[in-house]
Amino acid sequence: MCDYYFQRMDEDHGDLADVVRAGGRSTGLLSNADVVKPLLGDDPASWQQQQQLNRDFGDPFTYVSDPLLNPFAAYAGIGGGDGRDQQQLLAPPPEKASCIIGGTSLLPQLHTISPPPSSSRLLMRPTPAVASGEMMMKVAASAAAACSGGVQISPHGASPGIKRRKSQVKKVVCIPAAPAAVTGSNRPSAGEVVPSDLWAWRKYGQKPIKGSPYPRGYYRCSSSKGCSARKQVERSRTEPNMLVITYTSEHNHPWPTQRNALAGSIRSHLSKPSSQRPPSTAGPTIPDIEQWPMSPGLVKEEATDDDQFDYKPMVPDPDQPDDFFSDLAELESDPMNLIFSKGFGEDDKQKEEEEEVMAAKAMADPLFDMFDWDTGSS
DNA sequence: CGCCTTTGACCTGCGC
DNA sequence: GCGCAGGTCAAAGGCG
Ligand SMILES: [Zn+2]
Repeated sequence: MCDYYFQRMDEDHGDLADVVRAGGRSTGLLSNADVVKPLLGDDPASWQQQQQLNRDFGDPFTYVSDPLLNPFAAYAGIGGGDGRDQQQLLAPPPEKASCIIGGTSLLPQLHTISPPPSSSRLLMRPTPAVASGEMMMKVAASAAAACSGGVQISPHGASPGIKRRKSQVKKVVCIPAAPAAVTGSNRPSAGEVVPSDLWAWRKYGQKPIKGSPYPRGYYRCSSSKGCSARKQVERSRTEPNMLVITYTSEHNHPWPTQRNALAGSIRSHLSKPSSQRPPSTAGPTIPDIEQWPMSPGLVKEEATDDDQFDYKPMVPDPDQPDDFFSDLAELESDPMNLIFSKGFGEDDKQKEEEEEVMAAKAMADPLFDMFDWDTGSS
């Protein structure tokens, strides 16, 4: 099913439960315009432009090529978004399983399409490597939208009675997470298991959320000093297996080619030792590339007054070395292979996963093990 | 040594 | 204005 759920909302209120709920309540689908855009055709410029428009947060998964949307959209029937229940959105009933399958089968397509004809253009993007991921996200989103209105913009008044802070653009992503109970080592406060993202995040706070037994973690981008990108990670109350990541603000810098800057940042005290990382794929330059965050799922994008930012994340910094993109170019292929090799070749190593749940998820979500389940252990 | 997480205090938006 | 709840700060400690 759509593990990810993209939602665009107008405000942020209390818990994501609300968010989810809002999403479920099909207020207004992003109608074709935003999410389920019409096929842009093969005109690279065209779709690129589109994706630029879409560059919501400079998140890896944000950049998505629309052409993919259709294929996935075809798999409508995904995710029971029609239900106004979070539960449904997050964990669609079995019968919806078809969507899962659909998603899975689609991956190959992604693979195929991922390297757009205009690779050169791709290089212009900050996170070419992530492109595929974005696509998936988008796809998921579109799928969700198609079948459930997963992607939608909810105007004000989405959840009455809930406090909402000043509006801000937010993007909510729901991803499958190892069940807290099983994985989490059960540390109430620190049990969060967060799949790492390609960006470097530094946790700056955590708070218990009213209505949810799970705390919400606050992260800020640590790649760039001035970057205001932030994200909140929270476990769904009703679906402990689901992790809801809310992105706020976008990165004001290109995706870090290498993480040298964050020496200790991405701690590799990654929970799952083994199977996860084939030495071969993991490039020395991009140690964490394999921590690919995206896997198909529910993605919600929450927007507020203005979801448009002034700067373009993809615009290279003036001082950016000329070969910057070259690096990206290199990355382009690696991650791809990585991702797909992981995504599709997991059948074997997957077994090594100790939890059935994991296995199950992997089944449902081929990209599942692309996540780096990082135990938020302290 | 630098960066990260943890954690309680503080700040701020919002409803009453 | 008050209280609640979410969001952020910053000190303290840990890790590689
Ligand atoms: Zn950033």
